Amino acid sequence: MANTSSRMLRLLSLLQTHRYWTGSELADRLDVSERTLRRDVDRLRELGYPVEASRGVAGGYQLQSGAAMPPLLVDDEEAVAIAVGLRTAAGGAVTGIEETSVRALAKVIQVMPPRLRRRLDALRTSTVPALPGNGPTVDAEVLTTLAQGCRDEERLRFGYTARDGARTTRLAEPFRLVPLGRRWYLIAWDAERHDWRTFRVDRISAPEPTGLRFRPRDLPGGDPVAFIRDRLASIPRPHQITVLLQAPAERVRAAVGQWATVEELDDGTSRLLMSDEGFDWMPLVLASVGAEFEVVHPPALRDRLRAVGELFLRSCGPAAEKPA
Amino acid sequence: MANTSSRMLRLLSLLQTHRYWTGSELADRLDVSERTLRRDVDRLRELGYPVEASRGVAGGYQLQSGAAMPPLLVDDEEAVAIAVGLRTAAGGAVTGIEETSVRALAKVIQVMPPRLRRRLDALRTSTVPALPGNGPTVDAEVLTTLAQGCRDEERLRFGYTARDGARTTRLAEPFRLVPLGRRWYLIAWDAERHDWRTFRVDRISAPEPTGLRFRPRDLPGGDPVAFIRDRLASIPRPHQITVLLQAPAERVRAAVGQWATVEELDDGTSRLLMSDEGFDWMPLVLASVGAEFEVVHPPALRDRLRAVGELFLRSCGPAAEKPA
DNA sequence: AGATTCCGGCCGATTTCTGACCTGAATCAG
DNA sequence: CTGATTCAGGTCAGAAATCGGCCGGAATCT
Repeated sequence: MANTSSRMLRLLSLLQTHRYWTGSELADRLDVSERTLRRDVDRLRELGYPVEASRGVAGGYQLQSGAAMPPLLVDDEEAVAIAVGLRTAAGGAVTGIEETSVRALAKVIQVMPPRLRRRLDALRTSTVPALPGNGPTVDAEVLTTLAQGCRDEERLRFGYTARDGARTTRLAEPFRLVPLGRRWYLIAWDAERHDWRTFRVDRISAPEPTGLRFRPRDLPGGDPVAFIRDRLASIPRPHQITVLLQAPAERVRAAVGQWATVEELDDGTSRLLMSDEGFDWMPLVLASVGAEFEVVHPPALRDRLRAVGELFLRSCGPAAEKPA
Repeated sequence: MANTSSRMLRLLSLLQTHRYWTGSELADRLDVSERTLRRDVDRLRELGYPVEASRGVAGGYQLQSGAAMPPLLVDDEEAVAIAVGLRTAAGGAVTGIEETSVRALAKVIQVMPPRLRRRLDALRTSTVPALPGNGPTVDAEVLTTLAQGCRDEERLRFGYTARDGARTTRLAEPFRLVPLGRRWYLIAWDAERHDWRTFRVDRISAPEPTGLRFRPRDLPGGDPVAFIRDRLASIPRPHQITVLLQAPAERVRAAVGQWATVEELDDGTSRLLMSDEGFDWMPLVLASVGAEFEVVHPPALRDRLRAVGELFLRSCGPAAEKPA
């Protein structure tokens, strides 16, 4: 415990929690002479973590941003917050960083003390409900287990519910986890069927590491995303949402955010394209745009919206009576 | 660079990225003899980071979860992912951990290399739009600056737009950042008005640290949350949403998630209470519950829903024609 | 039985670390 | 301007640690 390495870590930790420390304070905390503290600070600087110092009566040391990320020394609560944040990010709250989030999450979870993992579980409430009623959500625990499997090159056993509802048990060598659209897919080499397969993560249940490690095989084609797209293309697309709106694309985009593509047709009308998963969510979008629209593609959506409209009129009373 | 401390960090880093390493691999990476590696592993164990080793042909070292969080060694992408995750969590995507998230975010941001901060900015798109069109969003940058100010006990200067629209410039000693409802509030001692004030964070603009440190004063009453509630109580509440639904509370709760309180009235009907900020969002909730309802409180909401209903019926064609 | 891999004691040469002491320099208050 | 505060860093000598090499042991899998 009286180690130099541990002292450096403690120093780094102190510098991360509080912005200004005087030399004597730090030396006191670390239980060394001030001279040694100065040397420790120097060491940190040599390691590339710039510790800025200001002199004078209100001076002190302060950790600044450097060229590389320093080791993050977080307390329990912060660790939980980080894990929760990564979990929601992995759920697709922000597009583009899902995969990295899962990787980071796997890393954090693995070294997290059990008691914190329990606290994290307690906050399960919002696994991935970026939007309410938005179809099947992915279980964060499943996701991290799969991610660990990919990273550690460890065979996994898991249950899988096929498209037709048939449940099977798989033994597979996980290769990569790919977020596509609003879904997660696992590419893996099925060790029993001796072939590459893609699995929808929300259909995977109870994945368990077997402890058996494997040497990763080469994925045909090499590109995981292309691989998935390929497989997906061979499956009949259920339906795609297409809606025309009497509003500038700008306004529509502001309402739907990132979850759909919006094209400007001509001044004042725009076309909204979206995967079928946003089905439940369309009432909000259309209501918040508030412009006349026309449902082009899924007739079911038109029926649904009409039903919603009828419900609203029915429930809001016969007619508007404006009070003077 | 040939330091022991740095080597320990690198070892920790290696152990965090990849689950299994053989002793020789690690020794090779760290450029030391295997004997020394064993000693390093021992050192880590002594520091409380349990490195488990398995013997035999497929053996190796592996970092396990211990009693405390080890320093997190993250690469660039992971750092960005963590920051993004914390940002959304701070935005209230998950209730209960907002404050911790901001604290952690401030910590991460501070040590984050500038180039990563830029990448983070590039992902600004989704600052805090947990839900689209959900009222004023909080700027994450403002939030972290304020958090740093509180932590570092540093005076801040910022612009503030009062409720009546008047813009002023403030010089204040930030005391605490409190998430309440779906909003953030800053408690600070206004250095020019010589009194405690609460500021709504979404009305604060361009906060800047002045570099002047202060000794924090005692907040009257002591409890920040109570302090804010107190101040808020003296301000007329705009309106509160109350809706009765012909559906069991269970179902309603599933649709609104955490953003409202739902009470079971009797079997089959429930009451939904929500702050006025969810105004734009009610169409989604009511549509996804799909049950008859009655808007009790804000007449404006009833009008709005009726308008939406009319819009939907108008836009979805005159009447449903079911194809056989 | 043999191969692989972790474990840890022992030793001696080398390096590093530490505290004490001291001179400098920047910064700020009065 | 002066004095107080605080960081900066040189030098020195004794203490402590680090390191690699060597070795016998033990667990694990084929």
